[in-house]
Amino acid sequence: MATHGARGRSGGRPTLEEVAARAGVGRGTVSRVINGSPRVSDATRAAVEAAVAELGYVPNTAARALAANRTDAIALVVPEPETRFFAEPYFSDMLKGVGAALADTEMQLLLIFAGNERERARLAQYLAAHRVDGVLLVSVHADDPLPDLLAQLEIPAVISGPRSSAETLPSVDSDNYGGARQAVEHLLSRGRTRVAHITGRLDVYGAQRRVDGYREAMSDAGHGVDEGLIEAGDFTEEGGYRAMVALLERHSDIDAVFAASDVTAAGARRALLDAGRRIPQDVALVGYDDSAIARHMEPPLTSVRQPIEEMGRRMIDLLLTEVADRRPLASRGLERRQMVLATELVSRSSS
Amino acid sequence: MATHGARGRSGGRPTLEEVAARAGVGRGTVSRVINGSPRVSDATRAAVEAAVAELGYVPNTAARALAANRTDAIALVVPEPETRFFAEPYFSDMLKGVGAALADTEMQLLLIFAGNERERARLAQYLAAHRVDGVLLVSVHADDPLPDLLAQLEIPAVISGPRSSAETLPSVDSDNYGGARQAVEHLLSRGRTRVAHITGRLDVYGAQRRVDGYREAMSDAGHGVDEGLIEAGDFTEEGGYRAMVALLERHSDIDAVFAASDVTAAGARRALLDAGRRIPQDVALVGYDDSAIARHMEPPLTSVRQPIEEMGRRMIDLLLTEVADRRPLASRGLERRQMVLATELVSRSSS
DNA sequence: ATCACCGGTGGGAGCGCTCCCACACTACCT
DNA sequence: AGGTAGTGTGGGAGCGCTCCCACCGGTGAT
Repeated sequence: MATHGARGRSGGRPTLEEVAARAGVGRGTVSRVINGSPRVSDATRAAVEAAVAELGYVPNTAARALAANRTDAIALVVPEPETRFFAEPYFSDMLKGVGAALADTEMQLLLIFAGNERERARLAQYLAAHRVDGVLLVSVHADDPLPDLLAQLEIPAVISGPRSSAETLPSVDSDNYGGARQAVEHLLSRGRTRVAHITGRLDVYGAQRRVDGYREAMSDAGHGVDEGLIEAGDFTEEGGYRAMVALLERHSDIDAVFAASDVTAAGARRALLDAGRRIPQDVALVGYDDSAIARHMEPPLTSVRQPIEEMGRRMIDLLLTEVADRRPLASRGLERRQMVLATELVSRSSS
Repeated sequence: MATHGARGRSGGRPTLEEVAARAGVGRGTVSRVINGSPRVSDATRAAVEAAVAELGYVPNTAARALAANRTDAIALVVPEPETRFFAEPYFSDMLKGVGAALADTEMQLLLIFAGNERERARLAQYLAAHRVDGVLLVSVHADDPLPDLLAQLEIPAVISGPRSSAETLPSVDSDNYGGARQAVEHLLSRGRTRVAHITGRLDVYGAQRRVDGYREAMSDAGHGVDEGLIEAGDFTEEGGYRAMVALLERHSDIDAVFAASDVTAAGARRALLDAGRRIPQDVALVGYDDSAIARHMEPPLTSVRQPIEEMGRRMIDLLLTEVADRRPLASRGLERRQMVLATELVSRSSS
């Protein structure tokens, strides 16, 4: 495993040609074996595989990419907006799923940041150069031009979190609507009646769906939907704080809060404590994401967990199918290309 | 910016050849312009640049890689041990620095997971195929064979956190020794005298340095070093809990704890509360990393912040120099290739 | 016996670039 | 006048692969 046998001249890595010579076959045959073509006799295949092993042959990706016009690479594009988006477990968990799914393939993963204009211009170049076979899009805003660019360049892409109910790209999402319902129903089942909701950024489709879930859970339970119990947040702690202050001002009888994210819940918590409310005795609190913050909050925060790792895996599956089909847009069967994964309520002492 | 001018036949992307034809020059000249060679007259350069702009030419990376035998890509290898290592802000912050530094270059970033044996084998293949020009190594254990493999393959690499004081690879690290001193001196300056230390995994060099810092800060302050005040942890919450329990058992008069990580501090906190100690009234607590946990802990945790984003940036600088020099190992000047960055104490109410 | 066919194979062409040698053409020295 | 650099340029060779056409020999149908 350490030193290899004979090499080409000058210590370079062995080439297809050398493997062919060693195995006593032609270049084409070795190529067929390497690529798993069925049109090779068993004897020949064995000979070639032996030669490959002896020489420690590893295909040259650049040559392959050039000849075959594919790159065997996909890009994960991180818009990474203003904030340190991916300090969130959301990102790392997804990466874990992506990594796991990718481990089964020959694909490599490129991480591309598209936070500012400069990076976006660079990304556009990348894509124009078709340096990747497919693209994974995470946390894309409704008005982002990226998806259109990808469509135009005919590069397969999968989006996590559709931009709207009319999303045209294949997508993987968790059940925001259902997750919100779970949270609210949980609070109601604990005897709470005045349940408020602090939303996420409403230009994010998933945040809207959570509001929908909140609304319908409330009305289905026979509580009318009091619009005054809904206050817009923006997924930040500061936003959560402000929203909670506003809510308490309007309705001092709130006995439960469903926040659209754990960070938002952290802000709400501060506002509640500042107002002298106890959690959960006076006001129960539920967050969303089940991030590290939730576990370490005082009291530990009940939260809705999304199967993010699973989402990452599914995104890769979808994307690889897409890449294999090479029918980026026109492809039929979009019905099966939008998946929604179930969420799970993690109950802790804040509710 | 939308549609391009004339293209090659069949709608493919324009090639060097086509740009050359358009500009009325030879292939070589276009190549020179693209690569910023000075051996081109101003007039010719302008003509070529115009042609490039008109055609929307973007170099084909695969062809370039094949011809020039370089990839313009570097890999960030994530050992990702047992735990979700990179859910820590450590990882994301570093990534941010890496991304920022990379944005100024043509290099692309590959993310490679090497968590299990299968992934490591795949990584070895990658490296053997020289699919990257350089490697960024984060959180490598002392006995990891990866650095040796890289040295053998003569692939430039930079490591974050040297494996020992005799580290041979270029490295970027924060001042673990100094950071620990800061923490301990801070506690002592607050009038604490019985300062305990819960260590990190002692097979991690940085953890050892923190112990050194603790020891010397204590003895420099005239307190002897009571080995009974040091208890081994492993960077986990559970380890922190156990260590704290052990410490309290030995010394009930402990009035301060310096934990080797925030997560460890979280464990220690639980143990302290379980034992009926108040933070900070009875026992002051200081962590390390200044992660999200620190801010959201109750009470908020004083912690030592490492300039991780900066570290990411420096690692890239170092690596690119290394790659440019193409003198991976033998290169002189290792003195200047190991950098240590200062830490900063973030004081909160836990101390 | 003749022919079409097919599994299996070898190897030419060519992917788009960089490298480098050769060739102007211009100074500038003897 | 002949040499000798030096600057700018064109284009051949070749990087290591995949694609595909040609070919070989063995079957089964005619």
